[in-house]
Amino acid sequence: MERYNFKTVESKWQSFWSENNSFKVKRDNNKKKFYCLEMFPYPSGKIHMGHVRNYTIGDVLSRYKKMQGYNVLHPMGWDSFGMPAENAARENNLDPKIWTEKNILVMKNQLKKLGLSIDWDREISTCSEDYYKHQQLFFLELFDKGLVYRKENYVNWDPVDETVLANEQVIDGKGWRSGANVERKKLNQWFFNISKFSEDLLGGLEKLDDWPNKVKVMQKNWIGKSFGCEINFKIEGSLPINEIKCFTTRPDTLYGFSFLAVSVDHPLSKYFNDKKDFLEFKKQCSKTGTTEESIALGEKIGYKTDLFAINPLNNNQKVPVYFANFVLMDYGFGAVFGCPAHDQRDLDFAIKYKLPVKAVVKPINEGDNFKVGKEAYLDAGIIFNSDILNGFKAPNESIIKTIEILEKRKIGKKKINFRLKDWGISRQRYWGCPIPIAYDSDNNVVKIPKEQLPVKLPENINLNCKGNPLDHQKDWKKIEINETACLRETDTLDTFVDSSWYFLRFCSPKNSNYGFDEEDIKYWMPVDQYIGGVEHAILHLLYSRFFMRAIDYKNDKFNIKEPFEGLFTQGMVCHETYKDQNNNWLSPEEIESKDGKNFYIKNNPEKKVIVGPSESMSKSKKNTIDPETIIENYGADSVRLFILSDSPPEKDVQWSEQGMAASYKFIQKLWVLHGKIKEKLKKKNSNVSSIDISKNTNKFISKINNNLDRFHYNVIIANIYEIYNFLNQSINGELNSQELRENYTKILSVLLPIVPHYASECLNDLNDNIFQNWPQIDKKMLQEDYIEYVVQINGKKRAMIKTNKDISQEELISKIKNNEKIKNIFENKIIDKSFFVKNRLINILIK
RNA sequence: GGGCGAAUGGCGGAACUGGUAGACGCGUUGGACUCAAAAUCCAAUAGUAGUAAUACUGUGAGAGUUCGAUUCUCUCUUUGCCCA
Repeated sequence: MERYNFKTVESKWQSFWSENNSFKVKRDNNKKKFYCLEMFPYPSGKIHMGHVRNYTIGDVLSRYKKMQGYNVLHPMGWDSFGMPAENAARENNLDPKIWTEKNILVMKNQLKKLGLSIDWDREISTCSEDYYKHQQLFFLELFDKGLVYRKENYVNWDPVDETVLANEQVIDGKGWRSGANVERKKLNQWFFNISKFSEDLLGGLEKLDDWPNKVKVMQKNWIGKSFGCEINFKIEGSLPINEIKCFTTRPDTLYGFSFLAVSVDHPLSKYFNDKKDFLEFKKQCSKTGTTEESIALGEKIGYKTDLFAINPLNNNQKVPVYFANFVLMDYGFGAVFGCPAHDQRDLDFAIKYKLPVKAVVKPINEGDNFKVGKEAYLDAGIIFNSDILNGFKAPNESIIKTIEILEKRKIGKKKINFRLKDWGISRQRYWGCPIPIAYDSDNNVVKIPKEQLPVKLPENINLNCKGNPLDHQKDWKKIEINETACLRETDTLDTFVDSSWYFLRFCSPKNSNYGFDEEDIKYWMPVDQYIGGVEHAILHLLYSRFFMRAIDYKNDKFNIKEPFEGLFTQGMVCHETYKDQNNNWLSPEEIESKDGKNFYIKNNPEKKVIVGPSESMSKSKKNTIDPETIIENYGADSVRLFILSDSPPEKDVQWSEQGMAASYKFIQKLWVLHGKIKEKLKKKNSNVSSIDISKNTNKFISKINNNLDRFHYNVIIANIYEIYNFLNQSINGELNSQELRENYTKILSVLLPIVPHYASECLNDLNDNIFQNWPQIDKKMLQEDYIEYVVQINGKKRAMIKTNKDISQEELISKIKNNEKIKNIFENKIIDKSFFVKNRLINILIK
C-alpha cells in the first residue's frame, strides 16, 4: 500500500470541486436554507492561523449542514478598504488598489488550498466600485430618513495617521494603530444616528438566544442605559445665566449636594474664554486626556467660578459652581451635581477643594452619626439627613420616590440616558468609500443625485501629502449639480460601514441596481451562524445591527432587524514567544533545541534563547506560524484536523508542532487502516455478524451529532480517534464484509466535513458516492442488551455488575448479595436504603 | 473599582439534564524491529502503599445542600477577558 500522498489528493479534489461548481448555491424556495458566514478578512497580504481556525470551523459546519440536506450559503469576500493599504501604498509608492488586488489573489489562493466549501461566484470586495456604489445609495437613503447628519464635534485626532479615531480606537490615550498621543480637535463630521435605536438595540439582545452571553453583556454595557433624572438648578451670580441642567442617576442624594461641576465645553464657558487663567485651566484639562478611564484615574481638578447653585429641595443651600475636568460634555448635559459622600470622583474633588461632605445614605444598621471618610459609601442603605426623603430605602425606592417629588414640584423629570453615542463615520483618508455629498458655494450640503453615482475614487494619485489626499485633488473635487458648481466632500466612510451590510450583498452579489434583491434577502437572511473573533463583539456587531434597523426604518418591505441569528466567537491561536539576550523578539524559525527544553539561536548553541509565555500570534512578537508553509508540509486536512483538535473552539488554542505532526500521522494511520479494510472487503461475505461494528458506528455518529451541534469540535476529533482505535482492533478479527462496508462508509461520511479531501478520496476509492448524505442513526443499535451497573455501597463505588437490561431493583440487589466479590460486605449488616437509577447505578446504604 | 467567565494528571483537555473523574491526544517510561538511529508497532502512565488483587487520597481552598457534587449554593484565593 502506498503512503497517502496529500499533495496529489488535495489538489485533485480541489480542482474537482472547482470544476463541478460543487458549492455553488441558488435560491430555492422549496429547500430549507442555512446561511453560514465567517467574518470576512482584511486582505493584508497572507492568511494567518486565526483565519485558518475561523474558516475551518465554518467549513465544518457548512459541509455538515449541506450533508443534512440544507441549501447552504457559504460565501467569502474581502474587507478591502482601510488604512493598511494606504500606508503600504505610500511606503512603496503604489496604488492601494493594486496592492489590495494583489493581496486578494494571494489570499484567495491560500484559502482555496484549505479546501473550503465556498461559493466563489459570490465573492465580493468592498473596495470595488460594484460594492461601494450601493453603499453610497444607502448613505443617501439614510440621509433622507434623517439618520445621517453633520455636526461640528470634538474628535480624537491622531497626529501621526492624521485621521480621526473612534473612541474605541483610542487605547490608553494613544492611537490604536500609530501609538501616538491622541489630541482633541474640532471638525465637521458626518454621523449615523445610531443612538436613535439605543432602546431597540438593547431590547433586541434579549431575543438573540444563540449568541454568547458575554457578547450580549458587552453590548448591553456599551449601550449603557441608565435611569435617572434631569434637574434644573437655579444659579445666582454676576452672569446672565439663570439655570443649569444636570443629569443624575442618584437624585436621592440631593441633600448631600456640595458643589455643581460643569464641563469646560459647557455653554457656560463662553463667559470665561477671555480669562487667561481659565484658558490655562482648559489646557491643563486637555492633558489629562478625554477617555473615561483617564478621567477616572487622573487627578480631579476644578476652576472655581463666582456663581452659586441653589439646591432645589432646600433653597437655603447655595453651593459653588466649578468647571471640572472629570465632567464630559457628551454625557448627560455636561453638568453634574456633586455629592461627595456617595460618589468617589466627587469625594476626591471635595477633599481637594475642602468642600463639605455630608452623608445622606447610611448602612441599615448604622445610626444618624454615620460619616464618610476617604471612601464614598456606594452600597444600599437608608436615606437620612435629608428632610422629606428620610427613611427611603436606597437606592431603588429612594430614587423613584425622589423623582416623583421632583416631578410634582416641577424641579426635575425622569430621564433615561444612554451611554451609546452617535457613530462618527467621517475619515480623512483616501482609501475608503467616498461620501456622496458636495457643498455649494455657500457651504450648504448638496446630495449627489442618484444618476451621478457612484462617486468614484480617483486613481493613481499622489498619496505622499499631509492630511487627506483627496483634499488635494482639485479637479476631482469639482462637480456640477443641477447646474451649480459644488465641491465634493473629501472625507471617506469609516470601513465599519463597509462591513455593516456585506452579509446582505452576499445574498445577491451581482444585483446591479441595488445593494441586494428583496427576494434573496427574504430567503437567505438572517445569517444562521456567524463565526468570528470576539474582538468584534461590540462595534462591528452593533453597527451591523444598527444598519439593519436603518434599512428597515420607514421601509415596509424590509422586515429583518437582527442580521445574525447565531453567533460563535472563536478563540485565538497562540504560540510561545522567544527573545534573544538583547531582548529582541525571535521567530520560531530562528531558533532550535536539542532536548526540547533549552533553546538557542540556530547554528549558535552558545546563544541562548529566552522562552516567554504563549501569546496570541502577532507579527510584532514574531511568534507567527505561516499557514501556507504548514499546508505545504502537512496538507490541508492535517491542518484542519489539528486546529480543531487541541482546544474547544471558543477558547484559545496553543499551536504545537508536535500536535500538528500527530494530526498528520493520524491521517497516515487512517490510510493504512483504509488499506486493511479494502483487503477485508475483497473477501467473500462471511456469515459472521459484525454487530459490534454496527453498534459502535451508531454510537459514534450519535456522539458526533451531539458534539457538532454544541460546537464541541475538539471532542469530535477525540471521537474519531476512538472509532479508529476500535476499527483498528476489530479489523484483525473475522468480519461480515457487507456490514463492514456499510458502517465504514458511514464513518467516512462523518469525516467528510473535517478532512474533506481525505474522506472524498477514500469514498471514491471504494467506488462510493463522494457526495454522501449525513448518516442516519439506527436507534435500535444504540440500545444495549446488557447493562454494567455501577454498585455503590454507602456512596462508594465497590463493583461493576453485568446484568440483563431493565431488571428490577430487587433483582439487582439479590444479584449483588450473591456476587462473590462483594457479598462479604453485607455480612452482619442490614440494608437501610437503596437508590436505584435504572440501567445505570445503584447506591446501597448499609448499617 | 464594576461586570462576565475560568481553575481537573507533566501538558492540551473529556465527563449530555448531579450518578464509574481523567475519554482522546501530546509528552514520558519500558519493550519489539534495526549494526545503529529515525520512522513504525506493542505496553504502561493521577498520587500514595503493595509483587499483586486491592485499599486510601484526589477536580484551586473552605463550608453547605444531597444517598451521591468536577457539576448546585455561599465565602475566599488565583487568573483571564471586557468596561471604567
